[in-house]
Amino acid sequence: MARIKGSDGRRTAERILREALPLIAQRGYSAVSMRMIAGAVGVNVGAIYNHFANKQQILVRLMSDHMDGLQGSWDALDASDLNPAEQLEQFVRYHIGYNIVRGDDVFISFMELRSLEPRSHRLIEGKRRAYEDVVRKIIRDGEESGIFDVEDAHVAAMSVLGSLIGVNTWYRAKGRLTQAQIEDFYVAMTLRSVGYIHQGDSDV
Amino acid sequence: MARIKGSDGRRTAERILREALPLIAQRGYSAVSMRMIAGAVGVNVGAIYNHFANKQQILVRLMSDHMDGLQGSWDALDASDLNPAEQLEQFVRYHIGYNIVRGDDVFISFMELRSLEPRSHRLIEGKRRAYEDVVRKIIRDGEESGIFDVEDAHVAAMSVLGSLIGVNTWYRAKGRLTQAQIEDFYVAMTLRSVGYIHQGDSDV
DNA sequence: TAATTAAATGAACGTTCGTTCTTTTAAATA
DNA sequence: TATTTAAAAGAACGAACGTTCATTTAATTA
Repeated sequence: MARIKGSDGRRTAERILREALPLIAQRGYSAVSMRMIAGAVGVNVGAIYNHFANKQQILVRLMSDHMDGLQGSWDALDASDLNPAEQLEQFVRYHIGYNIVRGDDVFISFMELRSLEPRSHRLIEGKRRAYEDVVRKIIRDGEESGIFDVEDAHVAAMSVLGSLIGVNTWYRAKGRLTQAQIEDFYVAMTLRSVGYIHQGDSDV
Repeated sequence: MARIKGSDGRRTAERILREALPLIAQRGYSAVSMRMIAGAVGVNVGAIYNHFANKQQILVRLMSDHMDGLQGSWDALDASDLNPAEQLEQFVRYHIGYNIVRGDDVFISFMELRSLEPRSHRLIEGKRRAYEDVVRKIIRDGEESGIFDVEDAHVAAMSVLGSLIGVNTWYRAKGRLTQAQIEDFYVAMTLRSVGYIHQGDSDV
């Protein structure tokens, strides 16, 4: 047999990405073979090469699409009218929500940078740095306007991001806490960690 | 040729572990072949099997030894006489120090759990949980004695550990900051994040 | 000193890997 | 409708994989 009735190149490419995502997130890029991906899609190995030049390109697309989506939907929220504390709160909620819904993407983009060849590595690294800049900028703005008090904005940003990325290593949908609770807790901890003082509130 | 003059089983086993460590940390377990490890040690592939039953056992030893060392040298510090805030400070400094000196071990134990078969997975997972318990206990103690104020001790512990583990993704020895500075910054941020209030200090 | 054990080599095992190629059939285009 | 292009199958490629094995030599033990 050969071309299947109703087959469509664009849809098949999407299915390949969709099936490759959880496989790579769970086993790691090197441990996932093209045959595993093909099997999950329900297609022959060779067919994948009609849609991706090689295995590496699947990973690049996964990571690149994810970073674009992460940055893009943050930009779309347009937090520019909020003050830095509100911006940081919104960012924490946004990132946790993204972590929970798209945990596999987040994990891969964090973990598999090392699996990329230099060109692709620079591409994704650049997108990641741009995303980190979001947090750095919020913290710097908060410092300058005097509502945050941190020792070093860069270290603070890395610490905040680290703690957030960790969420999807322990979060389980059926766990003790709801997403809203987790968001609330992280918002509170994060704001405290950057030395935010509630105005007109001497309690904390 | 065969057995080499001066060769010693225990020393060769150690060399295998020592060389496998950075390889696996940089490329990931699945991407490192037994031939690569053998090449780094300067030995034939087959010789490895005189010291390890299979590839998986190398990873298990790396992770197990690391977790034992991490826990053991923390226990040896014996922070039990300190108050929770001092304990948490000591823990942050200890963990960052460990991260910087033994970044590869920390990274592997965090990343390659998924590469372990069920039995080994449970073994390492148990050790990791015990280590997480250190932080949970400190935070709970601080809560009970009223010097910390967190929403949820478990979430707080995960957040603290996540931020600390992140250090070795961005720390570079030749970077802008010294280890002591990084420790200081993290101590300050961490203590603030758990709602610690300096006694007799109304400033922060 | 003789016999045994330990630690290495180097070749070989069957399997799986990423990738390519030819062929077949469906869909799109002229 | 005839032709071209797209998308699949399936076989095949050489290379690399983890592992085993016979063999050789050094170190240890009897």
